[in-house]
Amino acid sequence: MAFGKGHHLHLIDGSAFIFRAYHALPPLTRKSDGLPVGAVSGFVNMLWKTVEDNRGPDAPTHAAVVFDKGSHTFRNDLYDQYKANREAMPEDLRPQIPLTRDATRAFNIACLEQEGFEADDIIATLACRARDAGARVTIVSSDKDLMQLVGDGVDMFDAMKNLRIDSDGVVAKFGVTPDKVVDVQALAGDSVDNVPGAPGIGVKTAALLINEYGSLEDLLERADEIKQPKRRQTLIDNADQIMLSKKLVTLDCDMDLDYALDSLEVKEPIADELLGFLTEMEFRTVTRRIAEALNVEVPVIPEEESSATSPSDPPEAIPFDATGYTKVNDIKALEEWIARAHARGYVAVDTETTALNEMTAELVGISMCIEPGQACYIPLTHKASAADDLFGSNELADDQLDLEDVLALLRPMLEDPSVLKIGQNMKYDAKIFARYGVSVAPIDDTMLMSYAMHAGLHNHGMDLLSERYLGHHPIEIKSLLGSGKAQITFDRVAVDDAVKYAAEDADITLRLWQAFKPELHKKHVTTVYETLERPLVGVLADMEMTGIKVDREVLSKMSNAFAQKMAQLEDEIHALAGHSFNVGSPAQVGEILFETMGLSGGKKGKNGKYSTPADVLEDLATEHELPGRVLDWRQIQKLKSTYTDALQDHINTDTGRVHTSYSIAGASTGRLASTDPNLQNIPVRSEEGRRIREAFIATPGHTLVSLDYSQIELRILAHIAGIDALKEAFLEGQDIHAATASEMFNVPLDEMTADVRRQAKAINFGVIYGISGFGLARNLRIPRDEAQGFIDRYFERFPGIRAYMDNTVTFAKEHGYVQTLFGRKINTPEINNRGPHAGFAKRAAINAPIQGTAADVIRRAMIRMPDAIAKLPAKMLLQVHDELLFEVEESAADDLIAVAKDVMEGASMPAVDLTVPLTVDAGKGANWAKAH
DNA sequence: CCTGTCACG
DNA sequence: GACGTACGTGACAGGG
Repeated sequence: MAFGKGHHLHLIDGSAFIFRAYHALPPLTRKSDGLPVGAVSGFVNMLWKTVEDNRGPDAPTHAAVVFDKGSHTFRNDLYDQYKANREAMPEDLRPQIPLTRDATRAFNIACLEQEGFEADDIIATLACRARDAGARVTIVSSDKDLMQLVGDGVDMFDAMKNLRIDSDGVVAKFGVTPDKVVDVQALAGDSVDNVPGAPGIGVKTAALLINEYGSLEDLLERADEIKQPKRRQTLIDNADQIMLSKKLVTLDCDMDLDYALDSLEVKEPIADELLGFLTEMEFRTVTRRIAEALNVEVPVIPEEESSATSPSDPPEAIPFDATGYTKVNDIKALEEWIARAHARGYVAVDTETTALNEMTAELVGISMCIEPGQACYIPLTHKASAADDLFGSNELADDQLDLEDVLALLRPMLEDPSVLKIGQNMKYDAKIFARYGVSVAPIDDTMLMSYAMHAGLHNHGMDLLSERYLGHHPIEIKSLLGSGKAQITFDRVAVDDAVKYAAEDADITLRLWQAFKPELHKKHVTTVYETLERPLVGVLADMEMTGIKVDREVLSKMSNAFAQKMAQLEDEIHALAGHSFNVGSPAQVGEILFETMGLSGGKKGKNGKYSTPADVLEDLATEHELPGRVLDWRQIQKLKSTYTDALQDHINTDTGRVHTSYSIAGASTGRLASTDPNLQNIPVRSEEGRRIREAFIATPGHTLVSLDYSQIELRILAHIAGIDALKEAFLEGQDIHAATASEMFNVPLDEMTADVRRQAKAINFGVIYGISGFGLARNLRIPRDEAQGFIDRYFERFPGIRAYMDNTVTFAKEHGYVQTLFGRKINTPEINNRGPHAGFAKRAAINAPIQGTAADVIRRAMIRMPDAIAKLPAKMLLQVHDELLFEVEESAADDLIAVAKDVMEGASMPAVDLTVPLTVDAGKGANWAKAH
């Protein structure tokens, strides 16, 4: 059938893939000869993902990858400065260019390029022809230069963001329909391609003009009608340059191409050719993945001397194979495993349970591994049948050892100081064992090892680590439990399936441990792991198991009061709007405000709906009553749903307390994160919200004590950046924000106004976050230039801050990570990105050492705390980044404060002797509101 | 399942 | 010259 209606053509912008891959990935070389292949590797991954993502009903019938060829094109003849400011191609990218062509052919996808033309022109010509033939076209690219082609069945697809761009998307980007995009580009110019355009006119203004005058030609003809004198003159003076720009940005839709669209028909890759190319490149991970997807044997790539944690190069070692996994169902076999663990001195351990919540989960089985490939699973409380039906099927499955017998045998080994227990997220297993009376120690944790080495690179879940560092895709828990409503608990899993799954987990854990252990040294994070990660596991497990008492009555009364208040507000809002609607739907609120009521300032989000965040509503509140009421409603709805309602469900029925879970490896900076429930974001800033803290109480005869570091991040900044003026202010115990204001604006401290202090405070915080004029302006609600003025002044007075920021970014660019004072590394893989993401990465890099050092300090305090308060009738309950909350017998409260304060204030010592004092404020009371 | 919104440090 | 921007988190509701 000839190409035409019903067909779907994919045109992939290959050059964009290459550059994206090159800049996004660390340099990577082929092991055998050092050939740079990082960009090829990224290119292959992106191409494979595109192929995989495009199976299914909307699959392309025809496809091609299109590349640029040669640097001289017809545009250079038109304008010799075209793309003249392009940097030369990096040396290590050049040899990879032909390899990307080879890769494309290996995938059996048409590979198109033509001397003297840009990829964009080929794409344009093919897209136009396909469209005219009645077919659909998807251009896989996010390049704005291609947006002029959109419409009439031609879409774009941004593979990075997984975002389809249609006419509406183009309107969102350029403010005009696709057919007018070239007009806007001609006016706005393009600094990247060195298209001149009209000086002083950007996309916004250009779109405004084109929409008003209809077309570029009409605009230039009627330029004398423009009201703004500067703009008018610019257009009149630069008319020729603008028309030239239009020629430069207009894609050639009518190239001579010596192939027909039919020839681009999609063909399945030929396994031999594709895998041949991949093995030649020595891409182990992707070779395996693609071989598995194509259902062919994974080719063996000869192993050179290799680093175990290089993602492109996982160890091939012993293949994963369930035949080495055994079920332990007699005492003798169990004793043998225990003896082997003793003999070896270490054992990987994993528990299988009925739930993710360690406080309610019941033990179902235990797996162990001592040697890669050899692992066992001890089923304990598996049920006889897969479902809990009417016929009393809650009976245990046959052939399982008795839980108590097994624990009695395992306990000496699990508690033996000479046997290291290795786990992935050991806090979970340790808590489970603790509930069965076994205190597991000592431990190693592969999740935390990965965190110490790879924070900022990726998450540290076992499946991901296995895939990335062992090249093995583990059995998914979903395949055993199912998902959604039909999900079963692990005790309903057939024992034979459980053996394969659980033994494999222990096997993976052991292999990860073997791979990571030597890497900790090589990456110089052993101290971090040993002093800031590993010792925290037991401390947090204890805190979590202790929990905090929460008064259900208090919460429930507040919920009722909130419900009434919400109903009342809803009535008022509906009356103001003139009809009833869902106040909880931002989309509907936006419609009411910006359409029904015709207020201005409505912005639409990426889903095409109005966005109605608090700051927008606050601005609108001056014009109308409704936005303010919506804000009130939202605040109460938040308090009710997230706190007064949800917290009640988290009160443990056995303990009457709430037991959060802290993730140690969740936040890249070293901070903890609290989940189920999050007790690190209990309201405090608003009066109404703060009352929720009254529900967090001490048991009778006890009191809650809260200790928090005062301005810890600013102090750390003052130390790291060496800002004498700030240090002095801290040493003298001054109000730091007032002192900053005084220094900046030359106002004596005793004449300081609250407003000036507030501005200085915002700047102080801004600096920690990697300040920008825009951000400060928004925060302080002042004009941007004014905010920039503040910042300039701040840098003038504290030049060390600027130096710190610059040095940190430079360090990150050079090393790919930044560090805290205690040696914690936070990887910064995006620091060399260009474009809009660059700013993000820089600010994150600036913030990470400060936030991370503060996180390290409180970790050190927490690790020392149990010993320090051992003789006091006190327990540490919660951590909220710079605050520790304790429960203590009333009579000992002041003793506790004295001891804990010392530990916290001295936490950096002896490793780091800060040149600013750390000070801790203390409070106590019957509830958290009073203690804070 | 993703997005918007908002709670905390 | 314009663009898009404060850092780090987690939970909930709406909506396709």
